Amino acid sequence: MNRFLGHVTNKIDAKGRVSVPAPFRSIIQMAGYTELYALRSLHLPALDVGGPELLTRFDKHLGQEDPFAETADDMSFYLHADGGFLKLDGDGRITVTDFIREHTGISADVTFAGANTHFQMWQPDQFETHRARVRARLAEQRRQRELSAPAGSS
Amino acid sequence: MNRFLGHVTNKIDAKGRVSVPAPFRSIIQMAGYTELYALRSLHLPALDVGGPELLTRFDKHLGQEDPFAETADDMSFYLHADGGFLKLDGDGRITVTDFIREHTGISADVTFAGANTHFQMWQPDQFETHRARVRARLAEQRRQRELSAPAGSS
DNA sequence: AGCGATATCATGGGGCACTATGGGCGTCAA
DNA sequence: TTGACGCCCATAGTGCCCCATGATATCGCT
Repeated sequence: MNRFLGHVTNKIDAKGRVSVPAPFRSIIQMAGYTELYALRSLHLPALDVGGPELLTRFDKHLGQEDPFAETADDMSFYLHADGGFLKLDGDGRITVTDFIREHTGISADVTFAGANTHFQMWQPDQFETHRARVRARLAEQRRQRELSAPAGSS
Repeated sequence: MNRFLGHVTNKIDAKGRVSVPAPFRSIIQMAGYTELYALRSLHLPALDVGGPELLTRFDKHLGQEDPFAETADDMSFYLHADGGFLKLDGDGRITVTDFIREHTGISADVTFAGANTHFQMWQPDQFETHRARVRARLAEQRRQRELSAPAGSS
C-alpha cells in the first residue's frame, strides 16, 4: 500500500508529541524520508502533510506560473513562509508546535486523515464536522443530479 | 533540509541584537558564508536576506524583468546602494541597525520568514497582515477557478 | 484448535544537547 | 569619557535521543 488512506486519532503526550500512524510512516520511510513537509491548508483548518517531495511538487507548479505575476510571489510566500518541516523522532513522533496548533485548533488529540498522495492533521471535532459537511454536500449533489435526470439509475 | 522554510519570531535584546533562527543559520553555514547580504524588498516592508549570491540572483532576475536598459541600471543601483551586510556574531546573532528598522518598522521583535533560497525579516504585525492578505488572495483565486470548473474538492 | 511466544504500536518519561536570550568586559573611535 | 561593537560566558527552556511499558495483533508449535 503506497497511498495515504483512512483516519486515526492519536493523543498528544505531556511533552507535546504525537505518534504519526504507523501506516503513514511506512509510506514516508519507504521513500527514504525522515522529515515531513507541512502546509497550512488555504480553505480548511487543517495541515497538509507529506514528504519533502510534496514541496517540490508545489514548487514545480510554481515554476510554471509567470514568475513576475503577483500570484507567483503570493504562492512562493505561502509555500515557504506558511509551511514548515516536521521532524520525526526515533519513535515516529512529531512535536506539535504552535505553528500547528494555531491553524488547526489542535490541543489534546490529533486526527490523521489520509488524502491519497499526502495526509492531513485535524483537530478531531473539526474533522468530524468537516466529514459530515462533505457527506452532506455530496448527497445534495447526487440529489440534484437525480432531479435533472430521469429516474432509474444505478 | 537545504531550503529556508517556515517562520519564527525572535526578540531583540537590550543591545539591539537578535538571534537568527538556528535552522536558517545552519543553511548559511553549510554554504560557507559568515556574512549576509540584506536588501530592502521593493514591494514589501521587509528585508530579503541571504548569501552574497543573492545579489547576483536578484540582479539577473530584475534584468530580465524589464527590457529597458535604464530600468536595469536603476535596479542595479538600487541593489547596491540600498543593500547592506549583516555580520553574524559568535552566537549567531545580528545587530538590528537603523537600516533595518527604517524600512521594516521593526522595533522590539523580528519575524524571520523562509523564502526558499533566502529568507525575510519582518516586523511581526506586518508579517501577519501580509500573511493574511496573501492567503485571502490565493483563496479567492482558488474559488474563481472552481466556478469555472466542475465541482470536486478535497 | 488452543495457547504461549513474539512483534508491532501508541504512549510515557529520563536526561543530555542545543538554542535563544541576558549580560560582562575590553577595544576602538569620536 | 562615552557609546558602539566585538568576543566571551551564564542560564532557562526546549527539542531530541534513548529506553520502558502495556495493549493488541501475529505467528508457531503442539
